[in-house]
Amino acid sequence: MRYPAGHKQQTRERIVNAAARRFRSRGSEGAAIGDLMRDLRLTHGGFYRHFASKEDLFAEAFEHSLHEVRRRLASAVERAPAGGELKALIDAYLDIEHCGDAARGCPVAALASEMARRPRPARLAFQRILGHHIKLIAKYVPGGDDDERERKAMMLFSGMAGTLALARLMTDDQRRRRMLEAAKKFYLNAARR
Amino acid sequence: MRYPAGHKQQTRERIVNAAARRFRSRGSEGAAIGDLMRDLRLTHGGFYRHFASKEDLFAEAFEHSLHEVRRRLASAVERAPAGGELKALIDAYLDIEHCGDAARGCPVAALASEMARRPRPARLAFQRILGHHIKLIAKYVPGGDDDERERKAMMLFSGMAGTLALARLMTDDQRRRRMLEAAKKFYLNAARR
DNA sequence: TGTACATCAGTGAACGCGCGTTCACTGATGTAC
DNA sequence: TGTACATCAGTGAACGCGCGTTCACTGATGTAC
Repeated sequence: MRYPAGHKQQTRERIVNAAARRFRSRGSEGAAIGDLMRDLRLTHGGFYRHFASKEDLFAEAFEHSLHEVRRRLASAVERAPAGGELKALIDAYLDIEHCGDAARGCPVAALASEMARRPRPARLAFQRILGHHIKLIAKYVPGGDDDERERKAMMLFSGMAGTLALARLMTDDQRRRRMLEAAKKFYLNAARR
Repeated sequence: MRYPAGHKQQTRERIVNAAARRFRSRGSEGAAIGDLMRDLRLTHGGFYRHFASKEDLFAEAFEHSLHEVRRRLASAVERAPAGGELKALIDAYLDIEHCGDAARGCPVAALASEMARRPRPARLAFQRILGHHIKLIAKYVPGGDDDERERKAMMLFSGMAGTLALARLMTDDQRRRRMLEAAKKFYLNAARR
């Protein structure tokens, strides 16, 4: 079958989107290509018209997820009152819904340890994108020169990701909320210090 | 063959030890029972005399790793000069060697996202042990009542774990060191605030 | 305008491999008598 | 003291399954002439 122009690109994007979710919620090895494609009403064979390997898909899906988070944080910041941008950003990241929905959440919180086992090229690409995030966050962190603000932003992001990941281990919402609320205060104070 | 008394217990411990390392460095799905047993000069079949399943081993190895970290941190604290306990603890956790050696390091930094996908019982057990850690750290955190110190300790631990995990994604030692040094200052200041 | 051929996203059977788990067996030592 | 049997940690072949990847094929549309 010949498909309309742009059809292939669209399918590719659907795959990346679905993969980004599955990887975040089940990990790279818990998400099978066959299941992924079946969800999209396609068969596994077609996958290789779009990606050379599952590894490639993982890298792209991770990147995609990171952009998604960035957009979400940016939009939270936009809706914030003047002067409340940092608080809005922190509150959005440490949100209880974000905690409960890893599939749509920050891939660093969901997949950092798996990414650490990835080959060097994948990690280099990751570093590059991480830099953009840090710069976004740094814009709303008070104090010092660019360097210091970026360093602080890195501490905020990596720390919050760790806390979010640990909160996800908690079996009840009560504990999760307590952790997240404590973290919101902790990081806001630490950033303003 | 009949083996000396205590032999079985000893083998079991060797398995847990080896598994604790392999899981931390390769993840649960990257560490095969066969390879694990071969390293111990045993065959895969014997594994099931000691554990009902790989899942059970994972839970026990995770717990084992967490105790290991606790011992390491406790010993760092013991060697610290009076008043420098918290700094010693933070420095020990955010050590560059700890960053480079996930296999012997904190399992939360190495496996948090995988643990989040574990069944409820495993996570309940984890919560219990985590409580002990937090209490250990809370002893050296200044300020407020027990509750507040524990809350702060939780923020320190989860935050440092996240930062360590992210530092491990960095491809060069330079970047890692910069992150870790920044984190040492960040968390020491945050704890003392 | 019609015909023959090229294109290529997607299909689904098949391959190969790794891995968790099972199971009949081994054989040195302990126990019953 | 000697003999028959039980025990059980460990062995290694085998099973079954899932999964990443390959490949010959399909068939609607585009292109060449």
